[in-house]
Amino acid sequence: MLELAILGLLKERPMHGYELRKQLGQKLGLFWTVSFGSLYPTLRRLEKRGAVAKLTSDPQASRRKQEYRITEVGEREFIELLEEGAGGGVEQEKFSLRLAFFRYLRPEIRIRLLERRKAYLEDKLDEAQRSLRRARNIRADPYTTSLVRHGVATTAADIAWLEELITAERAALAEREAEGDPPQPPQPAPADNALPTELQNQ
Amino acid sequence: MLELAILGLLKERPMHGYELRKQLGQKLGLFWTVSFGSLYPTLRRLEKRGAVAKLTSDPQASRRKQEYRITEVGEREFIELLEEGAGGGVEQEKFSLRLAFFRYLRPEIRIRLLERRKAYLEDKLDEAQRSLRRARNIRADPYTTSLVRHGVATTAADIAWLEELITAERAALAEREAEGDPPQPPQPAPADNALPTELQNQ
DNA sequence: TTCGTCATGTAATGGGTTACATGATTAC
DNA sequence: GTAATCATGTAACCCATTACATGACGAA
Repeated sequence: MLELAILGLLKERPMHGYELRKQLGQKLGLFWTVSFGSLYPTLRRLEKRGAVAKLTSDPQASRRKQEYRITEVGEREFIELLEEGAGGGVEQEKFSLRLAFFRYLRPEIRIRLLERRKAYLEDKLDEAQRSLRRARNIRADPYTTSLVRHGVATTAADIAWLEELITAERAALAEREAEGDPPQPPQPAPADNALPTELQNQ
Repeated sequence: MLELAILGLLKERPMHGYELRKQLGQKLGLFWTVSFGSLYPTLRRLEKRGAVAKLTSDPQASRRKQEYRITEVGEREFIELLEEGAGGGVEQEKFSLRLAFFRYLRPEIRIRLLERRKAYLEDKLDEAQRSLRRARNIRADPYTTSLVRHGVATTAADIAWLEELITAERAALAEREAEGDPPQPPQPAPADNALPTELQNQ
């Protein structure tokens, strides 16, 4: 999780730990604030593994500002973590993190991840609705019931949102194929405009 | 977290570990599945602390079906955990868990917790909206932007829901005071009907 | 008699947190 | 010169997980 986030941020440009922490809170759709006690050890672990490397060639200023960059190894690890074989990582936060790096994935993979998340939410929705029917029979706690009811609405909205994303993605894919383009290179450059226009101002 | 859930469930009736696990998934508005590796050690910790106690007076059947009940000490700990001094536990899951045990709290406390959660979400909403304005200036990643936009909508809906709960709670409180009732006993019995009718079928 | 599920547990590990400690740099 | 914030790190802990192991009981 943290590793993926760090690698993804370092992919854009080299940074030092302190800066990474700030970026985590902002760039990736807010939500997250990591503690230093988590950040620095992770950074070191990644370095030892060879996924990131110190930028500073000069060993002068004792300690201050250790800039890191992502390595070749790190790039590969990043993609692996992002694509994540074996259905892991459909939960809210993990999925949001992935979405923040979607531009680095091929459209087919993007669609696969979106569908997987959708399926997961549909399961949850199902369970919630069953729970709601159950609650109607036995006289259940009204607070819990209200919570589940609200949860159903939220989940339904989430699913609708995912469907929009999937539709946009498919449209972009179909368009590209109609133009007879090759199956799309693994990394479509710094992105931004290489993305479905439906997304840009919705 | 787990401790609160266990104590809350044992408050209704004695149970053994395996059963607790199933209840966690159902009674508390779905969401949660604890692993045994977490459940049993927690149960033992609670026992050692005197918050729960084995029900079985007969030490016959070697191991099978260890039923636990909540003790006096446990009851007090439960309320403490639920009210949680010092603004902790406003996050989604913790709040949901609390809500599932709201019936054990005095209306004033309920309102306080609801307001606290609302304030937290308003902060988040604010931050998200600022992030969105920022994204309009710099050309931000469309996926992240879409995520934040969706997050704003979700959070707004959450706040609206909380406001409904607060309104219902205040109405019930005002009604009770108009009838000249005493400030309400700490635990209003097994509840269900002692609750604001606005909640019952919304 | 074998399979499913009920039932309890331990050990290793994961992935983060808080609290603490240190010190450089910048802004007033 | 002093306060804020930039910057890095360690140690102890928390709360959960997975994987593993054991075994009873009921139903086909």
